[in-house]
Amino acid sequence: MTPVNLKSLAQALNLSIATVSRALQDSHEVSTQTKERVRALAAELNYQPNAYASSLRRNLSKTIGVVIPKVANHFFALAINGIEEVARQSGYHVLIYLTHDDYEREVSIIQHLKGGRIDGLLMSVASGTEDFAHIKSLQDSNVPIVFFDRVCVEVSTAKVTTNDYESGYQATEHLVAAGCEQIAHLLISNNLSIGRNRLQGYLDALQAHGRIHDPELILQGVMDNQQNVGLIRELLERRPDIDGIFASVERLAISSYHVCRQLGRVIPDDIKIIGFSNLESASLLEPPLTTITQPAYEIGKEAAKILLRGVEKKKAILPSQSMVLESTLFGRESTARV
Amino acid sequence: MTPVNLKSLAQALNLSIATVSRALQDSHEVSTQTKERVRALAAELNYQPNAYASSLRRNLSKTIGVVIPKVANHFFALAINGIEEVARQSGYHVLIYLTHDDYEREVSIIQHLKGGRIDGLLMSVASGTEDFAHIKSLQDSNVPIVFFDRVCVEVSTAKVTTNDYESGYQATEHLVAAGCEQIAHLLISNNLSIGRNRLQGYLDALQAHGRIHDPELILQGVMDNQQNVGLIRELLERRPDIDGIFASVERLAISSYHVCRQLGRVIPDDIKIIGFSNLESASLLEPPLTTITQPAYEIGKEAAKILLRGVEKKKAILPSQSMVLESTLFGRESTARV
DNA sequence: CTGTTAGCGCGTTCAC
DNA sequence: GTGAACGCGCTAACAG
Repeated sequence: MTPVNLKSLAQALNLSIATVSRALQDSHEVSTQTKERVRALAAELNYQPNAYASSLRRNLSKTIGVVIPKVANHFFALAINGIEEVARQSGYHVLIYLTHDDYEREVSIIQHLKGGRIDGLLMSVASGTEDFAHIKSLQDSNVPIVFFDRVCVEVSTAKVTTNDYESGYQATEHLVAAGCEQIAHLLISNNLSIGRNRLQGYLDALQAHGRIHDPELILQGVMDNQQNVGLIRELLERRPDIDGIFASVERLAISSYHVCRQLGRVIPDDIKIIGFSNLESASLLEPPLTTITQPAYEIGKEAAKILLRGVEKKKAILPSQSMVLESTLFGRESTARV
Repeated sequence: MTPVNLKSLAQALNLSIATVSRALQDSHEVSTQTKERVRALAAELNYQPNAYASSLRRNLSKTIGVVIPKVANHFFALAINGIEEVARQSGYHVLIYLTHDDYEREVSIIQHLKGGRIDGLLMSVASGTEDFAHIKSLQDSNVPIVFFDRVCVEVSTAKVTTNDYESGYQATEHLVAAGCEQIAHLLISNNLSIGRNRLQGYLDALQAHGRIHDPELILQGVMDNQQNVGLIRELLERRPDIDGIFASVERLAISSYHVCRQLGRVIPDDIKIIGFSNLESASLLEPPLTTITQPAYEIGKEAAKILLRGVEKKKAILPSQSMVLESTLFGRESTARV
């Protein structure tokens, strides 16, 4: 089977490669008539330009990368939908990479991305990442980056986040208002910006309501969820006075719910739980889990838009283009924009 | 800033481009000494080969495509994890495309993929797809394809599925054994192989237990979930004798749960629900939702393995390489391999 | 062991 | 309006 490329098209039409190329790009300097001829044959033979040859020549790949911890998490799943949507509309392709929250893997991925494979990168950093040289180095090789959700404050570029501090504050206030005396806070990693902000909201809300800060009530989870269940269980057994839990991530909220059931603690009479989550089924739980829900799909879309704008203009993306979207609190009796 | 490519490396080292290229590929025909020199400089300058130039030359992109309906569904999210894992281990990149179950979009995506961008494709067809010319045409341009979950029987290649018929049968038997008299079946599209197989399992199980087939009990859902809720509600109101629901997909199971609550039907006393789902939180519902869970992560891994094996060997992938994995039934009191 | 040469398919000069 | 020629960065065949 003969390959269908510019050369073969040109031969079949008795034209030069250059003319065919121009015709397909709708160049002004080619007669309408030949344009038609070329297009007709191209359509008939199902011609598709070789993406790599084109990328090589134009030094532009029409591809963006997405680096996230994992996708088996409703937030990222929804975000990808938004990203793909925007990318597709602009004719971009989407490469996906998972770090599994592993620093080494993140570095290796970023390293590979320096081969000109992508025109821009959307990223949510791994929870273990503390050194950002690899990210800066990618940026230095002219690959624009936009962070979303788990941002990296040390790198100067646009970031799309939610109002983590405010929602952490409000989540805590929600529990205080519901009468909780001892509110535990569960987070996954405290070198993650989102974790820090939510924690700070928690701390400030407690202080604002005259509670003294009890470090024992703050539990940092680990990667393995089975272990987290154990840790939460220990905490609740050691401190039976805990009557409120604010979970900073979905998994910990679900695990808390689970542990409370195991221990026979009645929700919400004995203990109240509120957690960040994008799980639709959370509202089906009985009692429903009170959640802080991030607009994941919109975050993906906005991040992609900012990135593509920067890519097309070939201009550096500035921190001033950052966006903060609002989370929503879905409670048993209330739904509120945070 | 001077570009760091083979040429610049060669100049700096007083070597030819070819030698540098060979050295970096650890070719046998280059002295250990020069290899060292080359590698040292490459590492220092952070050289990364241009992926597109390489792909163009070798006619090989080290990239696979994944085309799925959407990712905001636990099954596909988990499958992607498996795919990415296998791909990464073999040095492959993963391009992702979402069809949103839209035929036109699927055709357009497949069309674009013919530009040599990918070495192979993993695919779960859109529920609206009835014509497979676009898929066959891609296959004709030498792009190996492996289907997973939502396969396309008309195309000759390997398929990775779960035992849909058997689990549909068992799910139905589960409800029969639990004493249900009128069992409704909810499915999303009956031109999808998985839907058909699950439905057939349902029908055969009913027949085996001497039940007469009542077409009114079979409800075909639509794309919009809000509408599905309405449809399910109507069905349950029209047929209050329904005391069992077997939902073929996650969303319909969740929606059923929702509607039953709205209508004040008590689960599982009045009505029992069983559904295909990969939602971990399903077990937290009270009462827990009985689910048939597909090994999504493994399906992704196996499909990717078969595809990459074919890609590396540059040989056509045969239907005989297909795999059928087993789903698991998670019930209130039992957990069983189907 | 190393260098020279010739493309991969495409887009862009520069001629005519 | 069209064609010839060059080069993007890299790999592979052929010399020496």
